[in-house]
Amino acid sequence: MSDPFQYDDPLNDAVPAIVPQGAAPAARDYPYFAGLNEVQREAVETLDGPVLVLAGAGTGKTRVLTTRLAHLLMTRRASPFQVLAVTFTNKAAREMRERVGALVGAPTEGWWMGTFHALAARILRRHAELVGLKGNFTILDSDDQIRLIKQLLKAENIDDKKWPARAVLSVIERWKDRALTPDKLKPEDGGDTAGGKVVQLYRNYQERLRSLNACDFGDLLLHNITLFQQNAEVLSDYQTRFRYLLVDEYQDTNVAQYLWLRLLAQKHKNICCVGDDDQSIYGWRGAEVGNILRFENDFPGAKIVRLEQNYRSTGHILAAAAGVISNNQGRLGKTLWTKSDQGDPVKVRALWDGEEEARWIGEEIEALQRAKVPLSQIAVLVRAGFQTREFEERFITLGLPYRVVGGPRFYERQEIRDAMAYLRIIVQPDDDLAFERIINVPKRGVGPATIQQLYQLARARSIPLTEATWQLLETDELKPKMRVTLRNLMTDFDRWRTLGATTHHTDLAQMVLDESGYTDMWKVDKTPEAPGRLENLKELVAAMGEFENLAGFMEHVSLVMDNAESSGTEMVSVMTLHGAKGLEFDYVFLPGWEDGLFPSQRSMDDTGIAGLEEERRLAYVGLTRARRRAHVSHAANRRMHGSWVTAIPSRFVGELPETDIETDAAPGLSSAPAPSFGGGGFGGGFGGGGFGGGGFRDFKGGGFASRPQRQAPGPVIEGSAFEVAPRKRPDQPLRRGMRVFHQKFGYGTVRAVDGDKLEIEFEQAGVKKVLDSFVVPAEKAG
DNA sequence: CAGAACAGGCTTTTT
DNA sequence: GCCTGTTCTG
Repeated sequence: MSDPFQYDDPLNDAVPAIVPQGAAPAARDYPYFAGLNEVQREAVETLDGPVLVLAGAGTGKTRVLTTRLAHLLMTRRASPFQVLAVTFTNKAAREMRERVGALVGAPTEGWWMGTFHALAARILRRHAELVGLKGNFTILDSDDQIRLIKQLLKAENIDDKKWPARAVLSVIERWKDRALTPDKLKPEDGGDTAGGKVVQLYRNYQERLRSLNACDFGDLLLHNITLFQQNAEVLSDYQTRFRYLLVDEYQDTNVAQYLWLRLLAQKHKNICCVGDDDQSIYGWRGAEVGNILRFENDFPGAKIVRLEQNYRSTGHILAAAAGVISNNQGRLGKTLWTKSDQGDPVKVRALWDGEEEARWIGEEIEALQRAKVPLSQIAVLVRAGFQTREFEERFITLGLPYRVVGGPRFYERQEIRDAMAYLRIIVQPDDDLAFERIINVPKRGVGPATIQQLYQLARARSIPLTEATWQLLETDELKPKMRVTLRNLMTDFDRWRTLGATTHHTDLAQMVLDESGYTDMWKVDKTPEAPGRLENLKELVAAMGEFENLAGFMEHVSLVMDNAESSGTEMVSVMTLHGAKGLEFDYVFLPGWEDGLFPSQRSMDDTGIAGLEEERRLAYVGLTRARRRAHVSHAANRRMHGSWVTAIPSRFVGELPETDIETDAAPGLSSAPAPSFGGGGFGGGFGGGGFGGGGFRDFKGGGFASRPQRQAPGPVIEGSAFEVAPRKRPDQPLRRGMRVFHQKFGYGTVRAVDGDKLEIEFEQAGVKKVLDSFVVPAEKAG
């Protein structure tokens, strides 16, 4: 490991188990069993064989998971390095780490606890060569993915207006979720997306990733599966190692994750999955509720434990949630119960429009505030991100402290991605996407024309962009000014790379940001967000200190790092229902329960009944976040995308059991929910009727970009009127004396040949050094 | 090549 | 109604 950037991740087999020596005490003596109920205890103590813990909302799922893990270690069933504990979010992983660490009283470094992606990456780094990657492969962010797809679309002459890169990427990602590599697909499996060429695009995409020595998130899992399937010894090693597997949020696993788990669990078969089919809300992201529904078939002899005692909510809230969710088919079925009081009924409020709704919620929150309820115990949970705006505006007017949870992740910020791109090129010069990203950031006068030129050469020679740049610098292809600019940049990169061997990576990063002019770019910038960006850059550099090397840090940024948790100030939380999963608040506001908005029209259009049921689970998740009181509201009129829309109350409003709610309508409004027939009590024949209550239907036409669009088959024009496609190396070697044509310099005669470099006397431009890739024999140029 | 002016288009988003 | 991405002009 002489390479300072090499990712270093030793298996910690040498580390002794932390468990106490001597005979294990009797189970009942373990202090962590105190306070577990009978069923929870069963879930913790059933250590061998497959176990499915169906954990309803608020039933102590995390407690069971962490106690079980602690118990495995304390009874010395396994060393910490023989247990694989998987979560979906970094937050969940962190929480588990902290709680288990506290229970067993030991540091948890190096344990196999983490997200699917982080753990898969850890494995993949060690065996990258076996799937055609190098150990220092880059993990792409979504920006890179889109940019790559756009390039591929262009290369295939597909109109990216008609087939947006986003949509193509999403098709590819859904395949990856299902562990479908290109070789498992037939060309027609892509339907008519991207002119029927998606499968080809997928194949190109994967090829390109390999040549970039890069992976996307889906690949981390997929390459693991390939690795295991093609290398029996490697698989066997991990199967032997992981004597116990623990999986959180099993209802959210996709097929690839399921296959990964199944491969790993095969030997010892001690897999414990915890989840709740009623809280599966990520189907649109490839999650398969089927995984949890089929658990008993997949893992024969599985024991099923149902956690049904709810410790969170009041009776009315639980009953309301149960009433809604009971409308779903195909559930495993659980009956939540509680020892707590009935509490307040769920308040259902009808309002005139979104503004009034925000005003009303503001008032309610102020009333709670007067009653000394901490603002941190209040949340507004919306269906879609754009709904937060209304509340922000209102809360600002009221001077009510709030925070919008969720925004862009730390590493998704522009300045972080740019900074990371610089570092990526240092670690991995083959990273064309990173290079392209920062070649003109800060502005160096390198425009699309120059970049195109670099690409042309890189493709013709199958070399990375950095290499192509070096080669072009040897010639007269570039204008002198550009040559100086690029030479400086390239020399800088070489210097930084060399310095990396001797300089601490924190200092190196600071140096790169300063010397590249990147920091100055934001210092000079007068937009209001510039100071914040500089702040973020500082934070980025500061965060590096905790890592052993640059590669380890970069792994952290792309897989783990999330937004800094809010400060300690008391604030109301505003977030999406998706973002609220796993959280709880005393008082929860659920605005916008209108057909078309929630349930979302798009969801129902795209996936029909399944989509509707997922929306219903979302309603269930929302209601069960509340400990003391839940407020549901809906507006009769809502402004969406600029125009006004008449809305009818959500059908979910009607599914709330009457005995558990208290309805209250603003004057002249009714809370009659969306029936199968339109007309919820307020005027207007817009929206609604005829479409089974799709209130917003009229206004959403044409917004189905991700669905295969139907269109008349038309002639496909191959190629383009202009020669933009990369030219191949000349079929016949260019010789001295030959007359040639060059795009920029025109006609000329070859005076000398030096490998791929030519010296040509041009008729107009005089003597220039050019690369053979840029010239064609004159007779073919006509 | 870079800033300004316009047109289109839109859920949810753990990694 | 706002943000993105493209096209026009200096």
